[in-house]
Amino acid sequence: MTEEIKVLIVDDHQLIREAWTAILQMTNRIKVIGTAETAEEAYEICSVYRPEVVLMDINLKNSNGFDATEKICNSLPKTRVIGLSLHEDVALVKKFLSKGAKGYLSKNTSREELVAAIDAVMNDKIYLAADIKEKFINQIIDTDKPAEKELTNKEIEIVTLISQGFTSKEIAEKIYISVRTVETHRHNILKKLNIPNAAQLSSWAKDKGYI
Amino acid sequence: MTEEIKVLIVDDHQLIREAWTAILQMTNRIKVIGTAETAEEAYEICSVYRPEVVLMDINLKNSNGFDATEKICNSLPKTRVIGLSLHEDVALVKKFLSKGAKGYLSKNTSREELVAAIDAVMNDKIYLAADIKEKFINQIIDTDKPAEKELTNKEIEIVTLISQGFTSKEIAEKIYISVRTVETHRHNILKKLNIPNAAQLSSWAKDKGYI
DNA sequence: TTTTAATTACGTATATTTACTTATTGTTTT
DNA sequence: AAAACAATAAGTAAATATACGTAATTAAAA
Repeated sequence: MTEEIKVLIVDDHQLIREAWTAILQMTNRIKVIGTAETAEEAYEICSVYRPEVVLMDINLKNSNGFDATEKICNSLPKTRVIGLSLHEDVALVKKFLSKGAKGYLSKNTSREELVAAIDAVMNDKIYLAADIKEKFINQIIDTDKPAEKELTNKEIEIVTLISQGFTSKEIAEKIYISVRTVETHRHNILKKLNIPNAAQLSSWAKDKGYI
Repeated sequence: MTEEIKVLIVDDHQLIREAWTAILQMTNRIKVIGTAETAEEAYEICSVYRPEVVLMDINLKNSNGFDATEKICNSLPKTRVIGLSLHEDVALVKKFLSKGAKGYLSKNTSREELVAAIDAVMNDKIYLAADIKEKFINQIIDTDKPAEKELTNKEIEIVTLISQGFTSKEIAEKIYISVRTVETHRHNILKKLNIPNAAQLSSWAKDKGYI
């Protein structure tokens, strides 16, 4: 147990990377072997330096934390990826864990909890932040609101376009389907999510990290 | 110069507060006298402990960094407030500085720059992050796109409502004006910002921190 | 292999948004 | 006092979005 745990930090903001590094270095058992700015960079570093734990921000600007997580977990199964995000959304967390991640923390967690999470995944446990766990439980208890329906891939694609302000006609031209099809998807999406219009959908999509 | 600079950190995420504290404590001259989670708390601490510098996240969840900044700068003019935000938006920075802030940093800045900024404001200088400065200059150079027009208070109020997905009718009822007036405002807003529809407006408003 | 889910598409109807113009009132600036 | 701006309101017209129903094709699952 005297060996150091090798950690890689992935975030697209320099100040955050330095800050994470600083608070992890306070624990002697943990060694930050590097930081990455993008998903691609993260994968490169992982394949060379083989960190034991990766702290990954989901909201990477140009790339996307989900794909990077999937790639890392598939090709380097010994690497435990812990997600870190502002969004405490149950569906998002589920999706992230399904990609192979071993933990999920919100930015409301404390330094102690961050270290505890790293220890947990090192012992091959799944670690979820307390507030995330609570949301999972609440969702199970809330039988009033049925679990939010999952969107299909096509629907997600269209959600992001609608949310960016494209009209149905523009979307149809862009992805080569009929305007009527776009309208159908649009209708189904709003119905599934129980959202009344595009403006609110846009707000929702931003919260979920779809744009 | 041997005296410590007293700093207060304001952010609504615990992990960020701890991280900021950690990287500032690495510099001996700087002493983090406390952290605050909300705008109100920040003001309370300021009026009691009189920090010399306040590091303020603009995107506070429940309260709003602008009002807190204004209040602190007005009643405690010796306090230098430095803004920290993910949004590198020229208009937002201008607004923030007009409230009395002495500096503005994006989360892309390095630890060295953070310390440099604190030193600068301690010497009664205004400090802007390099990338923010660049955007200021670009805006001046870009004569093609004229500077983004400022919204009036009423327009901002309506922007936030539209962006949350309220229809014109709902907004009219909510703020006791005619539907036609809301529609006029709506039209003027989209024209001013050169934005084609409510969905994109919503996205814009989120980026600016209006919702 | 039958069933289910996802993607595609159209029809009809209503509601809402967007474009553009005009105009009154009150406030602030010059 | 005149000019400029902010907030209010309304008119017409066209474009889009939203509600709801139906249905064919394809891929995946049971």
